[in-house]
Amino acid sequence: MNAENQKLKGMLSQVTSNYSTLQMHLITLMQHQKNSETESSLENQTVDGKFEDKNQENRGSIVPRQFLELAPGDPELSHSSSEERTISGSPAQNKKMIGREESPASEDWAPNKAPKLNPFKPADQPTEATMRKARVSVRARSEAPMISDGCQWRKYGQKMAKGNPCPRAYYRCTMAVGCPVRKQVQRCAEDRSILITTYEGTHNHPLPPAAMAMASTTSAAASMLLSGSMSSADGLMNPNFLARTILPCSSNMATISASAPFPTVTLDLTQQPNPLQFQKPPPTTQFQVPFPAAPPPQMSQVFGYNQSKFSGLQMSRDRIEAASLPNEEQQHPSFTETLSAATAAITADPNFTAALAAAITSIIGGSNPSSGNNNTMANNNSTDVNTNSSNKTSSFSGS
DNA sequence: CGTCTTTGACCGGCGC
DNA sequence: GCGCCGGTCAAAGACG
Repeated sequence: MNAENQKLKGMLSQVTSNYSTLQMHLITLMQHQKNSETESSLENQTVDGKFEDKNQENRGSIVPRQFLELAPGDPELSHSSSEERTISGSPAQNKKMIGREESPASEDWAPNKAPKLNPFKPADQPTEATMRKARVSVRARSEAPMISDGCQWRKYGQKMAKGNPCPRAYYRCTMAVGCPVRKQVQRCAEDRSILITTYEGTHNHPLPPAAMAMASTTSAAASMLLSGSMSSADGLMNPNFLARTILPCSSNMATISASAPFPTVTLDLTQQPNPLQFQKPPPTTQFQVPFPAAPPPQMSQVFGYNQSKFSGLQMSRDRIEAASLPNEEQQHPSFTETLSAATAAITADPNFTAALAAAITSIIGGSNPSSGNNNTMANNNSTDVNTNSSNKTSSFSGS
């Protein structure tokens, strides 16, 4: 995993350098354009061609991100790079970001201070509600009344749920005042040895290492889910992603239900491998993920996971099944280890990473570019991003 | 005495 | 409008 992590870091560094080089060329060309005072679409096309050519030649050059934002009023610049637009944030994307009161991947996991700099707007409330309703459910075998996930919880209610003789307990996080995270704990009606824990919301405080596995899992899963529930209805999907969704996989699986009442991701840590479930063709109604052609490279660092044996992901609008976890994880790992492995497996998959990158990028809108990756970026001596982000980032990188 | 759990009441959404 | 249901509140009790 370390080797793979290093490999990924190297790849990321290369991509980042390429990106920086492109930005530098863009700035240079923009200056040339201003000097020549002549603009035409033909010239723009030539500019694009030069990008790719010189990209291979100037791989090591670095352009500070500040340069990228020196021309905010220049429409040519803002429209010439979809990635740049994603990072700096379009108004619509910013609206999504600042509307998140408790988004799964913000603040403590991938801190983004932008919302605090932008007051909430009434129009943001629907998105906020959507984010809050996203849930991540974890099924695990446990005789204990509640699994230990590293957080402190206070029980605030218990109800008898319909169709289940076992009561459902309601907990809220007490690690920080006002933390919006809540969870429900209930035993499975069919198999009472299975404990179903459903998480909702995002912690507004730093998490101890023991809680990172669960936190990152819920973050990644919820983000992935929300990427579909929040996307437009055009039904577009990345063909590469879709093509890989039917590959056979190993053991544990994740199920995503984006249908009513709340979109929920279920991480099932109780099941044995079942390759047959991946042989069915992908459904015609896809789970809609707003993929860009190339996701921002820093997104993989946001989650900081190593490559694993995750090999397939299957999605539909109402149901997504994803296999994960290599077989060696099935001995008797602790719950945290199992969860961490599941998280790593899901998030390490390039397909998932791409989906997640697109999803979170669309959610956070880049109002604060690539929050959560400045640690690794610093390791790569890259300075083109995160000049304004906070320091409490990437704390779960490599965990 | 402070914190936490228990548990009935309350509220809002939803279907009929 | 009514009832059902899920979720939350808050008073009362338990506990250390």
